[in-house]
Amino acid sequence: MTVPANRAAHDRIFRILRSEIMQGEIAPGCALTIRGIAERFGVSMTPAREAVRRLGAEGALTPNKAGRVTVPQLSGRRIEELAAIRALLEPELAGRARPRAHMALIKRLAQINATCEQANVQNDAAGYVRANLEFHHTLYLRAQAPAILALVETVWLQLGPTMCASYARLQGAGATAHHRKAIAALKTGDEAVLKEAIRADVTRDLHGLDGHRAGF
Amino acid sequence: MTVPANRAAHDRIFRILRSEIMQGEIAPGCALTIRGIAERFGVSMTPAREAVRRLGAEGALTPNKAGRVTVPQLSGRRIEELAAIRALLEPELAGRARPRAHMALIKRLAQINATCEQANVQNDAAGYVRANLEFHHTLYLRAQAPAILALVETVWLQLGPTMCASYARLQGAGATAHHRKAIAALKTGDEAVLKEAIRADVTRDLHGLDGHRAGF
DNA sequence: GCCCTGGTAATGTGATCACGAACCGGGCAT
DNA sequence: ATGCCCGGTTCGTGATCACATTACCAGGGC
Repeated sequence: MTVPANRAAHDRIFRILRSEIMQGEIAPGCALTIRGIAERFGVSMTPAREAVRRLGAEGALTPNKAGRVTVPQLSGRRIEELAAIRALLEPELAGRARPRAHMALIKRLAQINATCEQANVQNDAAGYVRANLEFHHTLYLRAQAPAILALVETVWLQLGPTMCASYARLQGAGATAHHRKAIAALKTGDEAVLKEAIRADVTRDLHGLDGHRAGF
Repeated sequence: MTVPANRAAHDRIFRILRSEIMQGEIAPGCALTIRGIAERFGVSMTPAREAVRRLGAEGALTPNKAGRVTVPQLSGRRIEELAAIRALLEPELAGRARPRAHMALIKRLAQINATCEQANVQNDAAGYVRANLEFHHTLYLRAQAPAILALVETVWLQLGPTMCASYARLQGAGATAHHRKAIAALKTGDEAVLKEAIRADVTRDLHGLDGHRAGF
């Protein structure tokens, strides 16, 4: 019973919840209960608690007043910070991926960007966020920099719910133009242009978010 | 019994272990057992397990083959990555702290740097690492950027054991010169010089580490 | 009508137990 | 002598139970 399918139950629950949070499937401010998670996955409280604990350590969940945990409602200041982190780390990842990027990867990125545009046309917020993350993730995997990528992913995890919830205000604003610019820079091998395209893409994503919740 | 001192037992254990790991008091490669931790702190397995889980989520502990956890032995490549992260994020924090740095803070930093030099003279590895971290932490606290600071601290957490273990090879190499340069830049308010001093300090710390363990 | 107070339900915390897997040792067969 | 098997020990995993704390709501007093 300890290892039913492939890995431990707490790890399975952690991965599922993490993916759901990163893709914005759980609204900000939504409170999660350990007993509720345990019941949903058909397990006891123990593995559910450990999954919640790990998510809390990554900043995906914030402790409430009474030990409860919720998907955090990010303040404008915090969003700006997270955007600054993305603007610093992601161009670095792109720069490291560039020398290793072959044609197959570039074609794959173009495909993902097409999915991205399609979701954008269909006003599919979750689909857009998912495809956008896949685009960046696919590129950064080539950087062979797991430590940096892990850090960036924790930032995505914190931004995911808010980005998805605020999708409306950034939709249609040339969402995929920066992606195309990055793909073009990959083809020509121009690292400076690539880094700038990624930086612009990242800050554009966040400009729509930053400020509109400045009060809290 | 639920709240012995001030907070939950698992949180207390987490904080103590995290501090010990960050300051290099636990050697890399050292394996920790949940039962051992529970026995050491006089609690049951449950809170010990949660503390280990949180530390694992922050990268302070890595899972072994059989689910056991150890303080990670960083590869040369990973050290280079973590150094790159520090070189990107810490100048940003210093730049944000500069406009808010008053004379009291600068004096405090000078005091901490004196402690740093003293530990360096006495070949006190743990003391040097601790004072060095306190120097950076004190400066970055003024940046009012908790999200970035939290990320940088997880990097310190991962680097702590290796930095402390490899202290010998970087001792005496003008360890505190960059600190003095940063303090001078704070006095004159020159942001570019401050950022460069921090960047040089961070990369200097890691140059001694990078490469000597490149094999693993 | 409003606020305070008491009780009940819900939830987190932690201990204990049972189970399974991995590691380590000695003993036996070849 | 060496390789293999088999037993015990150690440890992580997960379930269950007991307890403290907190939130929520209803009822009564001012």
